[in-house]
Amino acid sequence: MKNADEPTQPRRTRDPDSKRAAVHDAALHLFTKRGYENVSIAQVAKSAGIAVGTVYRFYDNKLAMLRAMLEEIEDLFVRRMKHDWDKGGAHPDRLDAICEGLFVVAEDHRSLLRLLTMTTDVVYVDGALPGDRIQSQIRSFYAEGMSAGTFVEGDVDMMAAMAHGLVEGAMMQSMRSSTSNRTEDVAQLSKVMKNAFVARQQ
Amino acid sequence: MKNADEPTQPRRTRDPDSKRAAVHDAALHLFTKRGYENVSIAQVAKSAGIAVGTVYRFYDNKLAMLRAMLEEIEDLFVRRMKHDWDKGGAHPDRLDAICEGLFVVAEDHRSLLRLLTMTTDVVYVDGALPGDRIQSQIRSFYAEGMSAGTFVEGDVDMMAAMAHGLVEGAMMQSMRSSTSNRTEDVAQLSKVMKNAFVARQQ
Amino acid sequence: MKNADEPTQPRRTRDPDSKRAAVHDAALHLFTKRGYENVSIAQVAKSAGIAVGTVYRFYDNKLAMLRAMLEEIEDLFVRRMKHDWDKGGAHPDRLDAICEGLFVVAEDHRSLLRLLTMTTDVVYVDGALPGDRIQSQIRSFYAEGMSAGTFVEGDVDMMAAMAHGLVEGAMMQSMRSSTSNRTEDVAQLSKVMKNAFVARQQ
Amino acid sequence: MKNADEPTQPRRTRDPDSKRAAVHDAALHLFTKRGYENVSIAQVAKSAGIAVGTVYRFYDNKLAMLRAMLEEIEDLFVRRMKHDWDKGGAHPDRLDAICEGLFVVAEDHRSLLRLLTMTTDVVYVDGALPGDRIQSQIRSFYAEGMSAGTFVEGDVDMMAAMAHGLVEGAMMQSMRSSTSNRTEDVAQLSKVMKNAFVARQQ
DNA sequence: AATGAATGAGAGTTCATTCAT
DNA sequence: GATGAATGAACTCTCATTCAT
Repeated sequence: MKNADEPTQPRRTRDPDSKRAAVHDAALHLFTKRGYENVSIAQVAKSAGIAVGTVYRFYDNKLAMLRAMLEEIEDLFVRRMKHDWDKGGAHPDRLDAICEGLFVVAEDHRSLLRLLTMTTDVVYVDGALPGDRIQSQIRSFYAEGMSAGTFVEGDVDMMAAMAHGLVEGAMMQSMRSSTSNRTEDVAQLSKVMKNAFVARQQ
Repeated sequence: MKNADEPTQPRRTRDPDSKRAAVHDAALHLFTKRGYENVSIAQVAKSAGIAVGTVYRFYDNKLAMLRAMLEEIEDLFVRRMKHDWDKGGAHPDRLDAICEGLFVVAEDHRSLLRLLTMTTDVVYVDGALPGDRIQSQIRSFYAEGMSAGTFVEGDVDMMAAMAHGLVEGAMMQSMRSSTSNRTEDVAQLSKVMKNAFVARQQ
Repeated sequence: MKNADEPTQPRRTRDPDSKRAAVHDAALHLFTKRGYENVSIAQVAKSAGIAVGTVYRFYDNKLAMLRAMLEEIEDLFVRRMKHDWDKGGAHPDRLDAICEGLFVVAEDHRSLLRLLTMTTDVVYVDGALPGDRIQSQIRSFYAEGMSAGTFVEGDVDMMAAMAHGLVEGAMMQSMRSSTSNRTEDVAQLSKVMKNAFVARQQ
Repeated sequence: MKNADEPTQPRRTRDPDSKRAAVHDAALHLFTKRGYENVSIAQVAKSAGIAVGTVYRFYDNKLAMLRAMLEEIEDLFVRRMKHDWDKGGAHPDRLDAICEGLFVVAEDHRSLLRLLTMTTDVVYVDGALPGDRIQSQIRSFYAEGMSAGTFVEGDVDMMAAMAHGLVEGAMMQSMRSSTSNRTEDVAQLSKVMKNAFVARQQ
């Protein structure tokens, strides 16, 4: 039985950064598991082991928490893609590198990725969608490849959108499948990507 | 004397089906425009021209309304795909037909499609995602094509997931672009789809 | 001991107008007793014997409740003053009538009057103060009397402000004093008012 | 080598009185500008350049800050009135002096005065009103004047209340009017006051 | 069958106050 | 003495759902 007269709680005992991280992790976990709208700040706070008010030291409001996470994962993807692309080499090989890189990020940040694919409704505003920055980055890669003659000709926006969808589909499948193996999944995605978007030599 | 042909005023007892449709349309319109969570039953009822309580004659609760709509659009897509596939012909040609068919449905039911891609968060439960039935249908087509040697070899689930993502990406892009033209978009999607998934003859 | 399984509460059993009145009275009582800021909607609802949500059927928000009450008492005063003034007669006699009339209203609406003198802080916006409409009405009477030569010359705004303050002081004193007698208080106010504002004949 | 004359930077330990004053001034400014309820201790602390906790060295709680200010302005008024009254002279002349004195204080402490007339709601408890000490002082002057036969006969409490209201009305009007001129306002107030409360010689 | 007033749990957010540092 | 991170009760307001009419 719990003694209600316990001296409430220790104050200022933990590393502040660990609290920020605790809020982040708790929120991410809950959002991913139950959906953003079905999670209350009180639940996040409790799960993070802090008081409700403390959550607001780290995020201005609930939506800001979500946006911060979406930006985080978008950043991770965009940076990784850039990094892999900028290593140079033939464009088709860069595609391989990017597919591999994206899967690595996805595997390391499963929850964030799921959040990215789940919260369209909540965040939607002025036609902007989560994932747009990723798609935009893909577009610029594609444009470069197309003007170099290595990628299939077509409307860049549409090509980028399809490539984005293709990758997202593969990732979600990989994450959902219990038997999947990253190396194989990456290989398969790479193969399909190249079939779809790399121009045939004649 | 009672005139059986009362004028335009809504009757004491209207055709129940027309009410159901009114609720459906009002909800779809509002959900799409403002997001599921930002629409109240009161607003739906008002927009449908009926009382709040009456909404509950047609749907057990708010979430059921959303699920019904998602099922509806999934049905539309699945049925159309089946219909197009079952017309027979070479598998690659069937791909063409399906791409065309899906875009037709998408164009006729923009709001429903939008709902399908936006409400993952709300509906998500136990790993099931809106769109799964569509993906499942794609899987069965793909399996057939693969065993016939017309589709690229690979893990069926992954292939179906990628195809699904590819199509969804194309559709979203098409819907978002103000300058897009369906015929062109379909052509481009078809081409990419065949490059990606149709086995090369040698 | 209370049975928690009681069928919550009867619904729709009371006259709706009685609910509106109950909210009004409960809020007025509590605001007057404890101060607007120190009263919660929950307390108002409880005191009115209804649910919190029901309060919002009658008032858009908490501040609207207060404003409605202030308008109510301002209206009562303004109307009464006009009525008394418009009965005609010599201006000094009208002053008598108005003093009498105002006291009648004040006595019948003690709580509202107190609210009027208490909530300056809350309502203050753009320099507008509760009581301004009353003062404005006084101003127009004064202007009339001054141009007729019956009231003391001076800056009308200042004269009206002083008259207003004088009356308000008298009313508050009358309300606070347990031994006060309306007839006497009115007589005294009238006398002072006439000394202060009625021009001496020579 | 330690330089005892550190520059303008706030010292680890500042003069406590300057801190107290900083809190006082910050709070007064903010209360007057935004209303007591709309100002947080954190804002006061920040504006005063000290920590939240330090505020509590000077005031037990938020309400105590307000009460201290109300007492301050009451003191100012009461002391000034006493001072002017005690200069002696004919009672009517003392009235002139007091009117002048009160306006001087009001002009020098506009914010405090505003606070005095605006925060009734917050402070109100047990029938005690801010301003009561001022009114009480007026009462004692009036009693003296009345027993000397120089002031109009009547119930002292009522007379004092009316005088108080009259002055407050004049002050508020003077403060609100952009075109007002103190000398004129004082003159007008004095005239009306004497008409109202100074007994006519015969 | 239809209504919509009523409910009240629960949401996000604020902030006076405390106290370990 | 001073700090400001942390607390959590309390606030206003919303809205899915119910049910007497």
